[in-house]
Amino acid sequence: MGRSKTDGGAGVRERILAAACELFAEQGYDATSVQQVVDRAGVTKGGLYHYFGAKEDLLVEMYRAIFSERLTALDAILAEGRDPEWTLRAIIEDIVVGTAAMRQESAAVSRELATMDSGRTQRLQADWRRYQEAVRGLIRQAQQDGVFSPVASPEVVSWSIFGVTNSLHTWFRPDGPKPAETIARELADFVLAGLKTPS
Amino acid sequence: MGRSKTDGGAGVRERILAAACELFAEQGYDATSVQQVVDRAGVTKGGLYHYFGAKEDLLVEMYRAIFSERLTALDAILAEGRDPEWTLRAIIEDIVVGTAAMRQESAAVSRELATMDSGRTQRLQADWRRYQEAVRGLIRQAQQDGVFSPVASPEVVSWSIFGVTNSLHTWFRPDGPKPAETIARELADFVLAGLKTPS
DNA sequence: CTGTCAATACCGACCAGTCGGTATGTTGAA
DNA sequence: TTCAACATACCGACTGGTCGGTATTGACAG
Repeated sequence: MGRSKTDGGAGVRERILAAACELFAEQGYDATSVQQVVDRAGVTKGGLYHYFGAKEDLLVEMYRAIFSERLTALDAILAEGRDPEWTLRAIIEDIVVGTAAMRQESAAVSRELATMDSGRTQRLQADWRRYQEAVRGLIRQAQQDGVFSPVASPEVVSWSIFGVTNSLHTWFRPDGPKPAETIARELADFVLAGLKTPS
Repeated sequence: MGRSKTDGGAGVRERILAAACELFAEQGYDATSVQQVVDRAGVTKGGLYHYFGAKEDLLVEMYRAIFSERLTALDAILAEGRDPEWTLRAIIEDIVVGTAAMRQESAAVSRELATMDSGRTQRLQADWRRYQEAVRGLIRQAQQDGVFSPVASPEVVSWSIFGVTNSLHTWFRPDGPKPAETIARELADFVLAGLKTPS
């Protein structure tokens, strides 16, 4: 359904999204024209506006793709009910590996995050705040319990973590010497070393 | 010189730059039209193009304003010739406080950093790489000397630091409860705690 | 102090081209 | 015939940038 006999095997909608993702990541959202998107996707503007109501919907779709995955992963990790050290490590490794796996989407979205608040994205932004608040709450509680050192506030620690992932697309290369899993482990080691209580 | 008797006391060129800075930070570079800039600055397009050769020059100017300050500060810190712990702390505190003091410029520029590589900015980007390489080299040397723990690679540590400052504009509020100096000290404490060798 | 003359600073109308979006047409399957 | 799935042609708004013109200033001569 929805497949013509001449397309490359992928649905038209998916091709459009993939093309938009590449172009937004390369040039930015505003600098990319709808015409460029349809050219790369091998369709026409009529086709794009058949599947998407507006150019912005392409961005919203990428936004959702990124955060829905991270949020379900977060819930799964929290549901384990393990100790703070294990939990924070799992969150960091998931967000690094998950973000690295969607470099282009995250590059496209992270740049426009500040601008996007057009009603359509408020639900998604609320989810994102919930994610950050969960991390901060975890750190805060563990510091109160004496499990983590109070060397820095939960805000600064969480900003360190999310700052890395927000700018991950600028320095991570999938064909580089270090796979995402290694970087994820290093970052988790580093953060947890900073939070370790002197014994 | 260059001042009419009706302006607010600031030079026209500075007013244009300030207006562009605000608008780029709010809406992004591409989403901001030259017309919006001149409207907010209280001049006309002819006036803007009298002082700037192209719209892009406004961005380049902000780029330079940010990095020239950071680079001279870096050189001054390195010239002290102190131990790695003191040096890294000084660098972190300078970059946090300095970036916070130029929130809007850094918001405007950081978003477009990936796209800007039009010859005009190559010199500036080379300087920026030099900055990062200085930090990484400092960490690498200290780790080899056993002063810093090898818990994470110099790359990951430096990305943690620069990731925070690159996304600082999204969460730092100058009228918030925490002044930039406090955040700077917390971040330095946190990073150095992670790098401390177990004694 | 006054008159002259460039140079600088700035204005506002105006391009040619591009933008996101739409209205209408065509095609093949059911 | 009917409907989804696209293609094509096109629109009005707006874009970055240009250009001829003018108001203001400073230097210098007398």
